[in-house]
Amino acid sequence: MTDISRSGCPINLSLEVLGDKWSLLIIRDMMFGNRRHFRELLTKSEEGISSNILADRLKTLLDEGIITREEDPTHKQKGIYSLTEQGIELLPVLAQMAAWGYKYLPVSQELGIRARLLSEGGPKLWAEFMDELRESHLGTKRRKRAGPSVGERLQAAYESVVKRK
Amino acid sequence: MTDISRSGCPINLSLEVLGDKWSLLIIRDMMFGNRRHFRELLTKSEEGISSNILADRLKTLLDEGIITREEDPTHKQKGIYSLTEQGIELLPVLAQMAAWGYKYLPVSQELGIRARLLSEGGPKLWAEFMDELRESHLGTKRRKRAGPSVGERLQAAYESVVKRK
DNA sequence: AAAACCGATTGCATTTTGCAACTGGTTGCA
DNA sequence: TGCAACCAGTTGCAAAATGCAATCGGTTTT
Repeated sequence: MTDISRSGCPINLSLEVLGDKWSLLIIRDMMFGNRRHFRELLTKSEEGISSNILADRLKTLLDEGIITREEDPTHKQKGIYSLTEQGIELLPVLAQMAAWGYKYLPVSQELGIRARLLSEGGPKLWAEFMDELRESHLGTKRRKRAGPSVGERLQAAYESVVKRK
Repeated sequence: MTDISRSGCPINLSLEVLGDKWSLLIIRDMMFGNRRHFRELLTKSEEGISSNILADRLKTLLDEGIITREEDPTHKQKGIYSLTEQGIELLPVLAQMAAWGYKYLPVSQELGIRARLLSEGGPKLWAEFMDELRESHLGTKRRKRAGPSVGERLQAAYESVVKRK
């Protein structure tokens, strides 16, 4: 890891950490796909990351404080990766990027539905989803809300599109 | 350029276009630094991009419809690069990324001030700035507003921090 | 006891990046 | 008119990052 940075610009510094083709996809899978183990991230992603790259990126994300790793008590070898608050707060970045991609790039129907809902929901929905992530990744208690969670709604929407095809 | 994409996910597709260490910095300089010529982008950026990388990225951004290039009527060799609507709408992505970097990374005081103002201003300020960009890059007419533009305010804030040091 | 699964690591080929020098042309100035 | 400075890139080459497939030592399942 290089310690020297090219400049103190916030965008540049962010790109030095996240500016590659995989890091944000890993975050995405942790957020929206609920992937928490190495194997899940490796095999259940659309894009097919290779194991050495995944290992390398997870290490960087750990070093940067964007994720944490703990042992799975039920399985000595499994590590559980979690988002930190810093990682959870990447949601707005991903949401904006998804909205832009949805608008301008050849997004598939089933993978676009989440972007659309997230975009339509706006910052208010993002905040609610981030609260849910705090619960599942940080163990934060939060008062129960009525009805399905944002995560569940996104998942349900995705599945209904898949089913319709 | 590879035409095949790894998946139809909007985030993935966006990253296939913008997921490197330089593309978004070029967009940033065009948006906030008002750089419109090759030389300006090459020499006036904080980070020091090299000319072959810059040429390559400009080509990609052209191909993707994020920027356009036209001849400068006053100077036969100079090309003028402009953001398209698609490029202008990357502002929210940059703004969120800047806000995240500002909060969590060792941002320098003078380069952080823009991120802070942009973050505090929120989507409303972004929309105003995007309107200004439409005027300067697309030639769109817009009704004159009172007082300094968003671009001018950001610039003034930056200069006042530099001066104070 | 064997097979399957776990999180990685290794070796190696390909691709991308980064640096420095350079190109062919244009413009500004003496 | 001639020459220096400037323009947008291009070229050659070394170094680093990426991608693939095979593998590793250990754990869990059957």
